[in-house]
Amino acid sequence: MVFAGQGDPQRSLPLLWRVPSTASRPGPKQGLTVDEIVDAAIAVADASGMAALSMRAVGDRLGRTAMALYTYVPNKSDLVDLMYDRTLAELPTSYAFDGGWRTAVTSWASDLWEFYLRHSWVLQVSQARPVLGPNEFSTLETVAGILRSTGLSATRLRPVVSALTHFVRGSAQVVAEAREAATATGMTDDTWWYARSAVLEEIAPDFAARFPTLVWLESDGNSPPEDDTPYFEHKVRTTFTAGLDVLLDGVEAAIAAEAASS
Amino acid sequence: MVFAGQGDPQRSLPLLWRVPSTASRPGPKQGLTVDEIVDAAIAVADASGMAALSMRAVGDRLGRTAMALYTYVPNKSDLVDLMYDRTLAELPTSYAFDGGWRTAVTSWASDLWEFYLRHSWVLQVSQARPVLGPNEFSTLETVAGILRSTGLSATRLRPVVSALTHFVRGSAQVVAEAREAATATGMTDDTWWYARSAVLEEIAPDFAARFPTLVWLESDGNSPPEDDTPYFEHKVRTTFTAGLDVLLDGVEAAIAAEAASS
DNA sequence: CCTGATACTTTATGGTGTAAAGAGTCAGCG
DNA sequence: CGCTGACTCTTTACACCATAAAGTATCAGG
Repeated sequence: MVFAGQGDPQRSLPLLWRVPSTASRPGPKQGLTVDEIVDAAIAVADASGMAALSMRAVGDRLGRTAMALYTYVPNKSDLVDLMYDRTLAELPTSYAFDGGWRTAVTSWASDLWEFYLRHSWVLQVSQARPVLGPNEFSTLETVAGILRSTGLSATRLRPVVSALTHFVRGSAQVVAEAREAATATGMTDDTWWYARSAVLEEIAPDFAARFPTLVWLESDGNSPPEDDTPYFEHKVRTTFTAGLDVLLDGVEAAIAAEAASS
Repeated sequence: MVFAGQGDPQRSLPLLWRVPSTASRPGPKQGLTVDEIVDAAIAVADASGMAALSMRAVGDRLGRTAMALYTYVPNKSDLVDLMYDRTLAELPTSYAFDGGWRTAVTSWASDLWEFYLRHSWVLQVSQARPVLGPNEFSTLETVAGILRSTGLSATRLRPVVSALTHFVRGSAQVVAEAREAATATGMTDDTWWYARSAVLEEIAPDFAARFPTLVWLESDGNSPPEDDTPYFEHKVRTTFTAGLDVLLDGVEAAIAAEAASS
């Protein structure tokens, strides 16, 4: 986990909100811009993951040393903040309501899912002290805006947003980690599982007796992937869509309760 | 994120399942046991977080060098696996059904929540290639067992378990990260937020116009904490309980659909 | 033209996981 | 009994990390 929002707010927040610095300063001209550095850092993280994101790696990509970056950005944590907020700009900020709130939320969730898989390092940025950048607020405003149209009160809406966010994030994280593990170990999930289950059968011959529900759960109703998606990813994807529906049924109930209580 | 399940299954799985190694071997006696090492590692992680967990730190606690541990455990990743599964043993494996499945699931979720906060480093162990230890399976069996009693089919049950797990995990993670950030920076959340919001108002004076839903969401219906829990934690806690109810309403709908379709 | 702030590099510090090599210990065999 | 070789544990070493500190070159304002 990489911590965010650690820096001096007087310095990092203006960076995030791109408040232009007016002062004309002596000394050599800066050869780079903050955005160039942030883009390079995003490129590194996209290509090789958060673990490979080092000041050296970013500097190398720009023909500078690691230390050169410190004249643009206070420290690595603030750089991650900037990467995070810049990347979030990719997400749509409005959704059509033609099909009602439910389809709007579903496509929001699907967009977020794909976003997380496109930039899986984002999942490693801590949420506790959020990056208070403009795009962070924008994305929150977007979901909250859709759901507000259902007539839910603020008290009922907050947990809904929270549940939705955690669910999308958690589901995407599983896939992201699986992919990272696959490239890191050079082993697909299927071969990984195969090697494990063989040893497992040997070591825990009473498995079926000890964990009957798990065996039942696994044995039943698994549809194979239609395209060439790895089996594991396909399973998570299916579970994600179905789980989202369960959650939205819950939201439906909340809306009904709201209507009844007002 | 710390990756799990990376090791050679022939070596790490027997360790996890505590298959006794019978061979009597030459050379000096081992002065430690795997369990002692795992316990020391858990103590380090509990006290100082996953970031502070190093082979040197664990060795120091046992009066050994870092390298000495490698005769017990193949590598750090496998040590984390062992820590993970050993810690999971703390969780209850059965729940009373007196109040029906819903109260059982609620207290399961609450136990899991508290477990995550007690050992927040657990949240940084990757789920993609699960630690295939006995306790990992046990905890899964427990929830799945409760929910199976509702008559849900495997296809409908899988996404429910997934949604519940992700939600508890995600909610707990926010609190855990907040606490870690607080001790790391020596700054409570409240002072952190205060410092930020002051700068934010200055930098983004049009905030209310740009993010009306967020402002509405924040301004409405926040109950203050009764005890001395930090305000931020209290808010997450409240949202967690309410969100769980929304989710369980969704499960209720799934049960009804199951009954209708069979 | 000088002064001093700035951009960038070089070097250094204290940390990480773990490979490799060395020192001491002891079970089993001749 | 004494050797052999496997074993435990330590020491050293390597390649990395973020970043502090110091040095060098550059340029705006006085």
